[in-house]
Amino acid sequence: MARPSKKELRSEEILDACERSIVQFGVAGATLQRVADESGLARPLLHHYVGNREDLIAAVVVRFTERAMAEDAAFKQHLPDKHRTRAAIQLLFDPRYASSSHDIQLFQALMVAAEEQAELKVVLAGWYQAFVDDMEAMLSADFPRVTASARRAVATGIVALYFNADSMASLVSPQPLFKDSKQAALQLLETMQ
Amino acid sequence: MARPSKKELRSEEILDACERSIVQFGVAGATLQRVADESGLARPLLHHYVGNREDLIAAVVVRFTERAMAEDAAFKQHLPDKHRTRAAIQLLFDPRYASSSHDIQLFQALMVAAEEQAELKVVLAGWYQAFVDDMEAMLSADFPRVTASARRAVATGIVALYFNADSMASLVSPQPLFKDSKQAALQLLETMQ
DNA sequence: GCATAAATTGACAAACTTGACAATTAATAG
DNA sequence: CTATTAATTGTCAAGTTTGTCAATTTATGC
Repeated sequence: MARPSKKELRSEEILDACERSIVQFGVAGATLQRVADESGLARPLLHHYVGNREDLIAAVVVRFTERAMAEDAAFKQHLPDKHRTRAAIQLLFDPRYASSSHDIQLFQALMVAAEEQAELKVVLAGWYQAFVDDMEAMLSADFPRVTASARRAVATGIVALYFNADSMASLVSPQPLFKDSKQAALQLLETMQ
Repeated sequence: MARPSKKELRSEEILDACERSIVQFGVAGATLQRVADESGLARPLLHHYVGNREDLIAAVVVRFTERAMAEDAAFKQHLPDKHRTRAAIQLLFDPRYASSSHDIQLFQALMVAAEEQAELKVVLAGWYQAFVDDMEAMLSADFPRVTASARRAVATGIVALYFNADSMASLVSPQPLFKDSKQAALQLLETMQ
């Protein structure tokens, strides 16, 4: 028939470049020119494949949430049946497994932009809440007799430590930061006994 | 002699407006026009009083760090001699005392911008480190016999919880968030015994 | 090879942003 | 009142960003 479509491939490349631009310059600083340069494509192609700037940002947000959910599901799959929270902490604060650092940085940048975008706030709040809920569910399974209040507190704490470690890792030396954060998370976990 | 200068007053107004713009739109989104509108002044006045855009952002950063240090000193003054960490937690996670929420949001926005500004990274890292060091000093005073490693972990945890609570407060309902964060901080503190 | 459909490029206009400066207005001292 | 100094306003040019579209190139099936 005709030339095969690269829409899927190109769209992914563009969204990748857009994410990197957002992480580096913030949402407002991620201009179409920068995204084009970052992706190695001509600027009109962004329009051709994804749409205008608003569409582009929206697409990044959609893909981010979908990816986050998928990674979250995969993460939970890898956990054992017993002592799941402890295993989760081992993974979350392993610098080698810090592949999610990009996601956290993207999240932070989107947080800033959410200040003027109510819908975005809802989306990001949902992701954060899901994170805390998952952690709380693990704690429920591991410590069924502990009060809901203590569970929520510990879940909130572990998530806060994880977010903080990943976002500060670009500011201070990551090794001690991850080590201290991990120890704090484990100490917090101890209080569930 | 002549007409009295409003340089001090106007400069403060402009920096206030610039901070609000940064919190709302990010550093890249804080255009001179927005800052001018936000401050109620004509755009050329920004130039007249503070300088060009680069000067403006730099001035915001300088004032932020100075204010943060001053508030930090004042904060420490208000603490008792004994059980300082516990008292600090009571203050940090008191929603009424959440006046610093603006500072945390500003910090987050600057963090994003720091990704492409090495000097800014140093400044922000300094502030964060000072925060953790202060917390660690309190813990040292309150629990002189605990290992340095445990102290650092707890200090890191409390600061992470504080940052997280203040930055997520605009996403999810702040009351439970602050309550859970506070409880987590206190549980973490318990592990120092 | 040829028709077809998609990718890619080049170019343009409108809107926005920044930097700069001259002209005007306003407040104070003497 | 007047000289002086600063605040304030209006305006303009240069550069950037976005949206749009026509023209061209490229890859595939037949």
